[in-house]
Amino acid sequence: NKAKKKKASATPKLSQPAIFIPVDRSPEIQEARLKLPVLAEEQVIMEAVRENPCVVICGETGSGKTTQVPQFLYEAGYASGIIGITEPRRVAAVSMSHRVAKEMNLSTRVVSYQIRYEGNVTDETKIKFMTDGVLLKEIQKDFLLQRYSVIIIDEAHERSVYTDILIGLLSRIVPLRNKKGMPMKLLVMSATLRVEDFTDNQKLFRTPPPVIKVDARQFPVTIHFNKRTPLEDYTGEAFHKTCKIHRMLPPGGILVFLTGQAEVHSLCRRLRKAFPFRKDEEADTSEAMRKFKKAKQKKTVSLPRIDLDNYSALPVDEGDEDREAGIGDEDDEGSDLDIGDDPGDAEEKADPSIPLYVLPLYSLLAPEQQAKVFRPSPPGTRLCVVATNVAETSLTIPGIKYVVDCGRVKKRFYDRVTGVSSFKVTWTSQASANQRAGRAGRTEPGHCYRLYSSAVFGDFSLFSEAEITRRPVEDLVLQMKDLNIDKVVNFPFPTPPSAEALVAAEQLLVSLGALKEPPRTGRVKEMEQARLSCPITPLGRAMASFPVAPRYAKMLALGKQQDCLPYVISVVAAMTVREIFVDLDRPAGSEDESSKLTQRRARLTQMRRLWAGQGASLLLGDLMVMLGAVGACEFAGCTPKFCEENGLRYKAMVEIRRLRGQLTNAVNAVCPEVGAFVDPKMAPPTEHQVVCLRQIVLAGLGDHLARRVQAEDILDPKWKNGYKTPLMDDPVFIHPTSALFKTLPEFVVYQEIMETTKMYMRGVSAVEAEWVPELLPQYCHFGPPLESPQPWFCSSSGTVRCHRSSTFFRVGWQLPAVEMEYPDGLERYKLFAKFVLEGQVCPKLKKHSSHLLSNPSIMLKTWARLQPRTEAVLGTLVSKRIDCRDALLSIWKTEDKCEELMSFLVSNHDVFSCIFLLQFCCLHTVSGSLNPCIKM
DNA sequence: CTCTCCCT
Repeated sequence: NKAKKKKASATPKLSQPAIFIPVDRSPEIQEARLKLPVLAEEQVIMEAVRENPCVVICGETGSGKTTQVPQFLYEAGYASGIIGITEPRRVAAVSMSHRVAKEMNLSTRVVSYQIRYEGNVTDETKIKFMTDGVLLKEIQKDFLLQRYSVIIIDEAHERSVYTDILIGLLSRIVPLRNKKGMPMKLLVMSATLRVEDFTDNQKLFRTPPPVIKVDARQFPVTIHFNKRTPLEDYTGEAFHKTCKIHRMLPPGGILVFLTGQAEVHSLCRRLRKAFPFRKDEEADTSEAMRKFKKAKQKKTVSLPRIDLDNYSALPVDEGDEDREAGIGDEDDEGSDLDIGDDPGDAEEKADPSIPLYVLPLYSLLAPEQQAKVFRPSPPGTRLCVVATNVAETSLTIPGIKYVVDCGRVKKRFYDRVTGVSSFKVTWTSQASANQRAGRAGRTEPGHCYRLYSSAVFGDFSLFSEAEITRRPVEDLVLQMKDLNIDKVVNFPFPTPPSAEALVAAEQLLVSLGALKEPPRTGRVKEMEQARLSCPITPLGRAMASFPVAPRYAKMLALGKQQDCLPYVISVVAAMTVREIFVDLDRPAGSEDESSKLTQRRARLTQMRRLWAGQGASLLLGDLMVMLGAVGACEFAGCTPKFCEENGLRYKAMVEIRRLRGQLTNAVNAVCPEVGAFVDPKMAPPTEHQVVCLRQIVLAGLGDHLARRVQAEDILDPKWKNGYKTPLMDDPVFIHPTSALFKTLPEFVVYQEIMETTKMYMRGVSAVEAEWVPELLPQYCHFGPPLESPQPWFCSSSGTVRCHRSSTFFRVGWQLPAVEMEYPDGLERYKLFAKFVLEGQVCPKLKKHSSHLLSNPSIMLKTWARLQPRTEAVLGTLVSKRIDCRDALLSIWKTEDKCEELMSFLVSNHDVFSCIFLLQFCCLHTVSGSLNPCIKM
């Protein structure tokens, strides 16, 4: 066949014998793939791969690179090991593996996939699609990736954090493998030509890898810019533009890009009102079809028939096309066709003669709702999808001919200092806008209407920033430390995160006990270096093996206490999965919908209250609500029906279920003796367990502690019901939907702070003040030991203990005095000496204490006022570092004769001395063992 | 007393 002939005619390099692994493709597949632009570049690509360890391939969607390049490599004999391809999304990994298996006529045992919770990889697997996070985890187990012969990083232009880190790691792994005689190839595939971050980065690749450009098979998309750019009401503008397209232009789906759920729903409502197609939007399709058929019998629907594509080949001067098509905003006055510009007129009036099938699309939308956009729209209607960014990369909608682009995105912002998150709508990038436009040319030539001027477009940044520069990096730093990359600053990031972000990450990990604390003394420069190169601790290794954020990993590490593990796992899983409750706070489209929504809202509020419980369990707050929801949902079998009835997002609950399984395995792997398992009929935690859970949560969220501002301290009314946090000057609040909104506990920990109309804490849980110095000593300052209660000897630990007052770092909140070991220093030796003489350390000595020459409390006198014999006792203890029972015992054990101690005891003719002497005699002559003497 | 893009 053609493909094989083509290969046979090529002349391979003499030095490398050509190896062709035959592939038996069906004629249809063969024909289809020959149309893909990437096939024309097969020789160029394979030659570059032969001669370079790393190669960059640029080709936009439609080039076929994702499906074909792995096949080229397989056929050229590169599957001695596995050919691994990473994707940033699960769906892509799964669907690509199925497609390539089908194209190659091979079983999924050979062309397989692996994503977070599932996979079909076998011993025979030769081509493996996986999500980027999966490969990163594999590097933890085998740094050289010895089972792979090739790694392909796909969609590298998206610059997901895992992709960036993988490229950094592979830039070192590939040369290492080649040095060890186990050659490996790296291919980086990008949809845009912005690859300088990879190619012109000396830290990454010392010799820049070759870049191969591949054309994309796309239909032409004509871009129409607005003359004016509405700064406020871009949804209104989107509405008008969509109406015009629908009224005036030939058939073809419309895809509108907006920024958020609320906007999407509001535009859907307006469009449905303007072009009603059926009354009940919620009705299922079969019913809709029946209604539609009825309607169809009454009147025939006609759409305008102007062929716009006739113009698309011409060089387009802005607005020219629009003028002819009659839909532009850029035309001179009056040249618009018969559509008025007033929002209030015809557009807003219902026009059922040209029905529009309007569908919302966003990530959190239930999958069955999402699926509607892939089905053909009812006959006689035009499809109009109002979407967020999901439609830009994740989901491709068939049959789109018109794209309306508002030019904005909603992005998450993190305040680097305070950690506060917020969502802001900003201009998108040129690359993004072009990607959106491209969605109109998948099946035929299309048009993209940009609701902003070409000048504004020119001011867009060329590309969006790499994600790694826009978010906290503690999870990434922990993963890297686990790979023994201690100096994370020196890592060859394609784009490095800010130094501040790295320092913050390292500090948090030290506070959690995942990294060793850097030395506090030494030269300033060295100390600064040390702060950015703390090595990982054993706890850190365990935490790194848990696939959740470090704060949550700490909770899992503590979870085995008091039989809390199943609860900790459930809470951590629920906190990790976003939005477990459905969003019911959207305005309703009809009265019917409105009453339904009100009903569901009421039900959800009622269930949240039920799940939060009362008394002890209520104090776990929002985390108790999550735990209750997970428990109840699992008890009911995690059915879509139960979720629907109780306001839970089914997809989220399924994710939690899988995550619970994964976390349970991870905990068992680190600590097999706990024998954790997932119990579908998990009983609610006892009151005692709830207290324990709250303490575990506090230990993980220590840097997220907030304290209520007491009524008497409020000077400014803005602080009413407000909480103070260590890092912020302004108050933060408990969200009205929180279980603790009415309780307002004095101390709370929170999952995160989100700034909306106010600074709101999410995922709030109450903690007791006395736990803070106990569980978070790393965040506390301690005062001198209190005189009352007096320091005492703790016979179970064998140490001197005391109470100390404490304050929380930075803010200096007074916390309750806490019991703890007496601080290191001379005072501790004095106290220990006193307790020895009193017979508290070794009770057998007690009967002699009344015969001592001085009262044991004399040991507490200042150094200068001690008598020589007491000074000698103290001096010996200090020189031998004996300030607790264990130290005393080990000295007795190790220093055979204890000459020093003995000599002063004898010379002092003290009764006390005799006792010691007796002890020694007893030790060495009678029993020969230490234990009988000191047993309590 | 409310209102959140996307991904591991």
